[in-house]
Amino acid sequence: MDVVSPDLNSILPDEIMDTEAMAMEEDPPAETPAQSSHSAPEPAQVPMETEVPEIVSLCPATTPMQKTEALTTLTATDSTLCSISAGTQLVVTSSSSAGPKMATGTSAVTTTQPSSPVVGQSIAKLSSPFTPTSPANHQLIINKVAADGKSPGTALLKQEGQKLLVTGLSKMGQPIVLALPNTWSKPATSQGTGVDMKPQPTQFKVVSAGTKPVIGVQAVSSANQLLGSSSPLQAQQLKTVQITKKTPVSTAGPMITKLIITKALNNKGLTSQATVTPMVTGRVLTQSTPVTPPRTITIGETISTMPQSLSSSSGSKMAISPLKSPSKQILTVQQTPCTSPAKAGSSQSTAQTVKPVQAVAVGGVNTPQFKTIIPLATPPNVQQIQVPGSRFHYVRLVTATTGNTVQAVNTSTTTNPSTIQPAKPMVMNTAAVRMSVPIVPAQTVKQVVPKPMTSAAQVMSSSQTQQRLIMPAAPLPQIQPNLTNLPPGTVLAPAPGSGNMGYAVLPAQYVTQLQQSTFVTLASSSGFSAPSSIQSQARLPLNGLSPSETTSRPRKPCNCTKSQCLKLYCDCFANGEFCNNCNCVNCFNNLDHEGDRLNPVAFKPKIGKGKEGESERRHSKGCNCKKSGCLKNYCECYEAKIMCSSICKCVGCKNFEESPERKTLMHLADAAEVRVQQQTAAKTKLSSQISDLLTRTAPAISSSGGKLPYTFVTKEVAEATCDCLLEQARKAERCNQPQAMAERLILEEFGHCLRRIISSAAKAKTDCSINC
DNA sequence: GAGTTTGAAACT
DNA sequence: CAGTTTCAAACTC
Repeated sequence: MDVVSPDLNSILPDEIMDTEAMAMEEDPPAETPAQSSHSAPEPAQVPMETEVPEIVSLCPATTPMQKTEALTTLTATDSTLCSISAGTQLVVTSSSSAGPKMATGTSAVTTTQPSSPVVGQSIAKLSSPFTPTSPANHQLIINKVAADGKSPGTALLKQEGQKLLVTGLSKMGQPIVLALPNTWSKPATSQGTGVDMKPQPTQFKVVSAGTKPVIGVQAVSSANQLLGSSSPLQAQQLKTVQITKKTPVSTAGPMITKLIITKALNNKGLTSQATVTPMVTGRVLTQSTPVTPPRTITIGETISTMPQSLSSSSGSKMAISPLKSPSKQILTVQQTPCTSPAKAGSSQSTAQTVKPVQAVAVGGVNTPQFKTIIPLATPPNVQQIQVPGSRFHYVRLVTATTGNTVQAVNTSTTTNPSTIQPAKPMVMNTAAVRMSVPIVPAQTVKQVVPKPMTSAAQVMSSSQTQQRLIMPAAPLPQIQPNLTNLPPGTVLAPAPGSGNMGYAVLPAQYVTQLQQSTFVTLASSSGFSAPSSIQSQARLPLNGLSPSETTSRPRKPCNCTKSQCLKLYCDCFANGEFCNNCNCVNCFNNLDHEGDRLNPVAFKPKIGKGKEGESERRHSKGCNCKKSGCLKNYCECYEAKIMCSSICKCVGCKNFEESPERKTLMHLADAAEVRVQQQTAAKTKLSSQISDLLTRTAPAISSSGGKLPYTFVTKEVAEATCDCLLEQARKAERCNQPQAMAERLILEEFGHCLRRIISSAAKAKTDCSINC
């Protein structure tokens, strides 16, 4: 059985099979890895984009439904093909067999050419039957396959922005983070690293050759579908630009990291303009020391799709978004330091621990630059996977056991157990994450038995106890919905005979909670360095909304009664989410009725990119308000915090740039927000002060300081003191003492009581010091 | 919380 | 495409 039948190419959606772009752009032979300037044909008109600002996307400037293929290394003997979202399939292949040509103990790094052994192997692997014993070099392929409905399983995939976040492990346990921009479509200008940024549908492959510490990231033109073909020629057909990095250093073993991008992504939906120039491509942002080298290679370009001076001074309606500029695409790859590709072949690299690093890529031409911070500090046991079209982040919970020779979670070689690191995240974030997903309390995960897999189903050969991301090993329509529509908190139990591994698929919102609480119990390895990683990730600006805007607005539960939550009336359904903790009646928006949830149109984002000359964000259809003046949440434009555009059919619209009403509302809203922030800050400060006070006043007994514990003034002590004082008052009264004398007696008694309290405290302190 | 208003979605 | 109905959220009281 083949991993993917060759005919899958024929059913690839346009977003993937952007043959137009591909035709325009002849695949450069691998001999020109660093080739950069391929102008992709740019659509005259930009289609409405997905939900706005996508931070990171694999596919450049593609339409919201950009198809992305990611190939990452995984576990040895793992072969998995998994359809992740509409038209997206994850193909995970990996084998423990070392690449024959890469197998030398010392890494000879090779600047891999498309026809080079590495690529050839990769292709061979892909074409090879999808079996656990596949000789493939630890490869994980995320292959996007048809979303046109021809592939039954892919029909479910939501077309809203590609949200693909793939985490994998390099063999060396090095976290590799790939964040490919959504708008990354411009002909890449290879800079230094020689990354070819070609706008085309792509497969991204992160290849780790068997025992060789070679990690390759390849973007393979979808036209050159590797799957189903074993011909080495295809390798040559790849437009490949490779970044071969080798970390000179350690004895642990040579480490070569190659970034191969053979084809840029689909440029559909790209609003590339003549004035737009590619921004940064293949730039190495940071390089660290060889010892702990978090290396960040940013491959990305920020393309200005819109003139920024669109705001008209006239009173006419202008679709100018008052919001922040959407983020631009960024590809960030953490790698081990590499002195130079030329030296790569001779130096050795070590298994390196990548420190949590924030890769900040700032780019942009003609537009305000938008910074995207991609936190890389993910607990080694958590691998994040974001499924395109899905608004959930999925994480793989890995019980990594260092030292094991065969680590399913570790890519690359199995020959050197000592080099195996706990699971490190490799993240491919391909699209915006809708931050409006409800941050619900951690709930008990539901144990379900995964649907039976076909012969192509993944095979986990490891006998270790691991929790791993479940990935269909074949384009299994019946499994795909599970991946794309799994409700939050779903845990897929291992199938019978698959060992004692568990499969956990969790929305990202649970990750933080897991990190803070239960996750600790799930993770066996140390290295919880950055609980903020995922949180930070969640802070990535999405949909044009600031992190605070997105995170602070969890989705409200719906109250649908008649629509069965299967129509766009249902906000949950409209956002591609399962109903969770809703008040709906007769809800079908759940896993049990996933078949009924098929409604590709439903998931078409309402907010997308506008045409040239208009705001970058606008309603795809325009509103039709008549009475609200588009200044209430009835208006979808206003609700989305965007201004009405020319396509709106609203009457009496006041939601435009120069509208005084809108300005007033915005001003009020800002003022309210400021108040909220101030209140929050005040509360925080007060809480901090209280905490500090308690800390300082609490158990001073054990301390060497002279403070006495306030806890000595217990209720009983206070009552006794009061009794004493009252008694003095009564005594003065009985003796007909004047009030002044009575007060004096009371005060003296109070002083006496106080001295006794202090004395008792001091005595207790002394006793404690002696006894302790 | 009930009732009203509103506009998108669905339907014809 | 236009008009109508249905629906659920937003809003008001």
